[in-house]
Amino acid sequence: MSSRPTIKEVSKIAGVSFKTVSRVLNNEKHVSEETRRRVEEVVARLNFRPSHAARTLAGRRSFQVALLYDNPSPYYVYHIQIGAQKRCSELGYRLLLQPVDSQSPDLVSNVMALIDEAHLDGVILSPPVTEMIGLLDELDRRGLPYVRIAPGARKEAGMAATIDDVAAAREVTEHLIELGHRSIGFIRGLESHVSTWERLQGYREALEAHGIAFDEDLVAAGENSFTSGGDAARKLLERQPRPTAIFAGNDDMAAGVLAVAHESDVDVPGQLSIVGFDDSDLAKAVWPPLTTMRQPVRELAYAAANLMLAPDAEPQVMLEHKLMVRATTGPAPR
Amino acid sequence: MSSRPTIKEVSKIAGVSFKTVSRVLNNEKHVSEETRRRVEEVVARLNFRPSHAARTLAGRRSFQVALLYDNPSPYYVYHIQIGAQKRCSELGYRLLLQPVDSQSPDLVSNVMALIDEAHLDGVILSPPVTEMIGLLDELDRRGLPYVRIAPGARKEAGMAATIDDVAAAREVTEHLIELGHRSIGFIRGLESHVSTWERLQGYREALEAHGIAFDEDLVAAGENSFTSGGDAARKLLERQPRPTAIFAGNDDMAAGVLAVAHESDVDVPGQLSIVGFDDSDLAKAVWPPLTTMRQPVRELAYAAANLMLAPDAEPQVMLEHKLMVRATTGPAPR
DNA sequence: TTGCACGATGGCAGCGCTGTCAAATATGCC
DNA sequence: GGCATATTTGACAGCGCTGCCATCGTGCAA
Repeated sequence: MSSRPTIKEVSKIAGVSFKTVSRVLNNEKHVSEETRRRVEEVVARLNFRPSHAARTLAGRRSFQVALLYDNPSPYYVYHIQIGAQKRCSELGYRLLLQPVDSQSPDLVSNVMALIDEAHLDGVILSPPVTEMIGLLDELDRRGLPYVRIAPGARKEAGMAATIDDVAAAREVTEHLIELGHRSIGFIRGLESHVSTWERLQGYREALEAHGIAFDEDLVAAGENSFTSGGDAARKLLERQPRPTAIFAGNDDMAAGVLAVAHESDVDVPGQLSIVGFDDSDLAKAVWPPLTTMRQPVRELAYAAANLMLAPDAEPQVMLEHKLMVRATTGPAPR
Repeated sequence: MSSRPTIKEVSKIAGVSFKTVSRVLNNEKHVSEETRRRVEEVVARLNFRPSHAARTLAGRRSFQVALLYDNPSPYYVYHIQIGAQKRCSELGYRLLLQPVDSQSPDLVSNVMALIDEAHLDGVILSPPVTEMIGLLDELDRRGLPYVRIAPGARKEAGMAATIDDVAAAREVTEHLIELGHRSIGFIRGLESHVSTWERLQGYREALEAHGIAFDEDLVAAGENSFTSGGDAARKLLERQPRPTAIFAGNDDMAAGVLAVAHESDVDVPGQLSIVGFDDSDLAKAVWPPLTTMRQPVRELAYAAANLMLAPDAEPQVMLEHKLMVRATTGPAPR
C-alpha cells in the first residue's frame, strides 16, 4: 500500500524485463505460465497499479469511455450511471460520467474537446443527447464508436439499446381499457423527446384497436415535471364528463396528477385511475402506490456499454418492459 | 474540428517553440502579450486540445480529483455530483465520479488503486464514506489531500463542508412544539450515519429546552428507506394516546409515514403532523407536500470542491439549513 | 545433421506534454 | 556607458508505459 511503485521495480524484483511485466499486465500471450505467476505475485505484493496516463499516451487505446447525459431526473441519471459503470468496470474500462448541455450551441465542440483531451475510445449517449444529429454526424465523421440508449431519431443506424415505447404505451392503455375505461386522458412529455411521441402513438393505437375514437382534447401537454403533470391534470379534469383514467408519460407527471386528485377530493382509483411510465423511485413513494410501466433503465445502460465494448455483440438490442400494476388503477366507475 | 492536432503543429504555425505554446496553455507568466495572442489564435483555429494523459504523465499534477460516494439516494448523489462538478470545471479540474462500496474490506485498497492509476490530486468524500476511519488514515499517511462533505467522525480534522445537523433538528422539533405538539415521535435513520445521532440529539435538546420529557418509546428505528419509515410509523401510531406529530430523519422515511397515514385514514396534518429532512425531490411530489428541513446538498459539494482546490480557503465551512414549511404540519389536534 | 517455425523474452523508440536550466534580449540604475 | 537584474524564449530530458523488431532457444520434419 505504499506510494506508487513503478513497473521497473516490479521487473527488477521479478527478475524479468519490464516489457515482460507489461505483457503480464495486459494479459498478452507468449508469456510462460511460470513467469506470469511470478510477476503477478510481485505485482500483488507491491500493490502495483499501472499508470493510466502512461498507458493512454503510449498505447492506441485509453480504456476510457464517457457517458453523456442531460436529463433532469436524478432517478434516471443515477440508474443509467450504475448500469453503464458496471459493465465498463467488468471489462476493465474507466467510465467518465459527463453531464452536458444538449441545448448549447457548443455541444459538439465541447464533446470533441472531451474526446481529444481524454483520448476516449468511445461514448455512450443517453436521451436526449441521443437525438442531437449534429453530434452524431461529427462522431461518424471522426469514426469514434458510440452507442445510444433509447434513441428516437435514426433508430436503425449504429449501435443502440432500447425498449419498444410504442408497444409499452399500448399495453398501458390496454390495461386501462380492460378495466372498462373508455375516456382516457393522456399527458405527453417534452416535445424534444422522441419517446414522447412514441408513447402517444402507442396510446392511440390501443384506442383504435379497441374501437375507441381518438379524441385530441384528451391529450394534454406536459413537460415531464411534477407541476406540469398537475397542470395538465387540472385541464383534463375540467372536461364534462371527465375522463375516468389518465395515462401520464412519466412518473413525475403521474405524481402531479395524483396530487391534484387528492387536492380535488377525487378518489384514486375509485373515481380516477392513474398510470405512469418509468417505475422510478417515486412510484412506490406516493400514495397510493402508482401503477406504471417499468423501464429497465440500468439494464439498458449495461447493454449499451456492452454493445460498445464487446466486439462481437449484435448492434441493436431491445429489452423487455413490464407493467407494474399497483394501486392507482381500478375498474372504471359505474 | 479535425482530429487531434498536436502541440508541435501549433508551435510551427505560430512560429514559436512548443515550450512557449505550453506556457500559453498553462497561463504561465513570462510570455509577451503579442506572442500569447498569436498562439491563442492558432490554438482556437486548429481546435487544439492538449492531451490530458500527457500532462498528467509529465507534470506534477493531474488536474483530476475524484468524488467518492456510496449513497442509496439518487437525489442525493445527483445533486452532490452537480455541485462538485461545477466547482471543479470552473477551476479546470476533471472530476471522476466514483461509486464505491464503503462496506467492502477492499475499500481502502480500491481507493488507493484509483488514486495511483489516475494520479489523483485529491479526493472528495461524501457520507457515509466520510466515516471510514481506515480510509482517512491511509489518505493522511500518503499525504493525499481530501475534503469531506458532512463528516460525522473526527469533525474538526482537516477540510470539511457541513451543516449543523443538531441545530437543524432542534429547529424542526421547535416548529412542532410551537404548533402545540407535545407528543412527538422521532424516526431515526441508519445507525452507521453519524447524522442520525446528531438529529436525534437536536430533537432531544429541543424537547428538553421546552420542558417536555424525552420518551424513549417515541423513538423508532428506521433505515432511511420509504418502507422502513412506514414500518416505524405503524409502530409509533399503535401507541395510546398516539403521537400528534412525527419527525422522520429523512424525506424517504417521511414519505413512508405519510403513506401509512393515508392507509390508516389518519388526516395529515389534521390528526398527524409530519416533518422530513433533506428537502429532496420527493418532498414536493407527495401529497400533501412535505414540510422538511432543507439541506443545501449541491452547495455543500460545491463548497467541498472549492476547499480542496482553492488554496487559501478556510478549512471548514458550515452552510445554512432552512425549514421548508409546506402542508404536512399544522396545529396539534384538540 | 540442418533448417525452420514458433514460443518466450528483451531492447529501444517514442507517445505529448512539463520541469529545469540556459541563453538571448530588454530594462533599470548609478 | 556599464553592469546587475528581469523578462522572454528555447533546448532537452524524461514522465511510465506500449508497439515494434530483434534475439534466443526449443521441438520437429526432412
